Amino acid sequence: MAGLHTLAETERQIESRLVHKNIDFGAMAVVSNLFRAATAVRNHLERSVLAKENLSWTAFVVLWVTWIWEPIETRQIAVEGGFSKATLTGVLGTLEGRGLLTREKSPDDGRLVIVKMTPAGRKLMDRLFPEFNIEEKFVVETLGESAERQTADHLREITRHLES
Amino acid sequence: MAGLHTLAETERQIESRLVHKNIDFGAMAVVSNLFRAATAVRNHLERSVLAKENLSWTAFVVLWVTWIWEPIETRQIAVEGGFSKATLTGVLGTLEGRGLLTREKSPDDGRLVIVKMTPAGRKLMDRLFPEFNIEEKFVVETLGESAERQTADHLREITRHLES
DNA sequence: AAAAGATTGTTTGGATACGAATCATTTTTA
DNA sequence: TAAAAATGATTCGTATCCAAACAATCTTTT
Repeated sequence: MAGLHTLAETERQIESRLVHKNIDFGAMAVVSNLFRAATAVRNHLERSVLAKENLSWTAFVVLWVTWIWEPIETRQIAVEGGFSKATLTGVLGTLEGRGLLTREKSPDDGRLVIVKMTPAGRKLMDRLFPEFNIEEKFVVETLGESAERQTADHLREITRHLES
Repeated sequence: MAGLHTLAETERQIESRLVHKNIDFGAMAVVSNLFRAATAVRNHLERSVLAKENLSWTAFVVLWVTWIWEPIETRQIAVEGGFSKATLTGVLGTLEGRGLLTREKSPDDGRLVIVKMTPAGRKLMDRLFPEFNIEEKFVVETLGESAERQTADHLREITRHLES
């Protein structure tokens, strides 16, 4: 955290750069703190849980979505996970190669691919997800209960607004 | 947004996968909504402002930090922007090649590199940052004023907690 | 039923990002 | 002051990700 300027300092600098312009610093603060927080949380979860299992962030999300919803079509994994089909193809290949899940063609529609966990994959997630959730708890532990709920609600509202 | 399961549906599924385990769904909701929102906001800003200028997200952050704080040492740009020195070296090369900023050795310490905007870079940011801020305003427009402030505060607190 | 169009997963090519190793410079140690 | 340690930027190898083009399959049109 050392070396980072405070919001107040940044605002003062911006004002000196942008004379007579009308900047919404509240909106700016939400966006910049959103990215700082996302980076910090992702780093924390990668280091505390994922690194030792040799899983990338995306690989974990794929495993998680599959674990929850299997059997599941790949196109749906991409939507739930928020990444492209191209990315998914690569990650699924890796995870299939490690014996954590399987791919099979849909009998109903030859274009679709159905993904299922293997017993090894299920075993991994039975162990890993509780660990992951413990760290999620750590992430929000200094927020109160109502702040926690508000934060989730407001973030959900931002996503809803942008995707509608 | 089509095809996404609601949080309630996801919780129901998770409970059926994880019997007798003790999952904190509130913490889970904060983390998952944090990433959904960050992705949605980044996509929106890239498409509405950055794409037409042929700027990547990271390139814009580098320009922004430099614009605010110039002259600035590269190591500080990396800290403020939240990416590695290696990434920064590449992006700085690109932006220098496009004539938007300059690099020069520090006269005081030969290891340091000082970055400054060129007039072209300054002109670009004079135009671009107000556009960017208009879209930041759009991102949070459905939040009320107090929700906006709370969200920024809570996100800042999460980052502070993880980086302390 | 044949042709045209739409949908889906994969391949390809390129951009981006990072960690580790390296090189140059400065600071500390002895 | 000479050697060792520390610091900072760059290079290199590797992993990740995406858009666009493509092939396979299904749906709609005529």
